[in-house]
Amino acid sequence: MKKTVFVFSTLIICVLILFQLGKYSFLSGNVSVEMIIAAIALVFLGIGLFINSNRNKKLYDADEVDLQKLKQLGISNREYEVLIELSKGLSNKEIGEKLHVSESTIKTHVSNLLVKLNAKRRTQAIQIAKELSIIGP
Amino acid sequence: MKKTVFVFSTLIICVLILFQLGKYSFLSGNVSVEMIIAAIALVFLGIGLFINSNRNKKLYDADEVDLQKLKQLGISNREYEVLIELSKGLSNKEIGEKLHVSESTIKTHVSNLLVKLNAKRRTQAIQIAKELSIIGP
DNA sequence: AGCATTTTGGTACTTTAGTACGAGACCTGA
DNA sequence: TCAGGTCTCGTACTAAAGTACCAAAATGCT
Repeated sequence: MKKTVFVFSTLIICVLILFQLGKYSFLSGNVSVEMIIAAIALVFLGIGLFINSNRNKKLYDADEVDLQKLKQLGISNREYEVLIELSKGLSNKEIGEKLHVSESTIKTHVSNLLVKLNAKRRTQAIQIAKELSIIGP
Repeated sequence: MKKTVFVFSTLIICVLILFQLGKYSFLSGNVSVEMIIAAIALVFLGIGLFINSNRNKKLYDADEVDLQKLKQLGISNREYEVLIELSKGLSNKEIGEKLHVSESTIKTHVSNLLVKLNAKRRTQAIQIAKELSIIGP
């Protein structure tokens, strides 16, 4: 909801600025009408793109909610990385290759994750992590 | 987030209308220009939204899209039930108990699911199924 | 520097998961 | 009635996953 307010405010401000500029240029007669219209069109095209791109980019309010819950659960950075790859359906071996460590290390991390998430299997861990909103859907 | 976008658009329209009314009371000569600017802004906002919304069509209209995709993939009813429980993090044994069949049966179903979903592991199957929107997040 | 935590990795083991067959029971439409 | 699909279950096997325990580096903090 923080972001919602931010986006809303930004949009309103943009509208205000555009109208102010529009008025000023009409009064002074320096800028052509075509330029103003083009600028407005471009800005709103950008706003439209921005809103939707944000919607689709799993905006996990990341650095606020995530880190808090991770610390509460005692999940370390590396463990979180493993959890992310885990949720993508990768095997221990594949995660190891992706993070440039051995499969043994991943097994250790996963085992710790299961304890900290109170899960019995990795599939359950994924489910729990999603319910806790510490990983995206 | 769809609602958020809608609300934003509505709010912007309201702002534009307010400006329009404010100026109409003072300078009746500028009205048509303001209207044109507002219209252009809205049109391009819509275009921006449209461009991105077309790209990311993950609309799960559930009961229609689901069944269609299931048939396309050749996933049977029972297999779908198994998939649901699978995504909840249950083991084969637990799923068997829940659906009142043996673990062997579940293994068969899961194996078939992996082929039909083109997955190597159950975790990957979950991920793919969610991307296809045949199971909820 | 010193202590705590994290990260890494190994061995040895048990438990699930998954594959590859085969096969009987049950519906359903032609 | 019969073919085709689904659902069921089994055996035997291989491959992952997970547990338990240990221990050396690396890192972070005071």
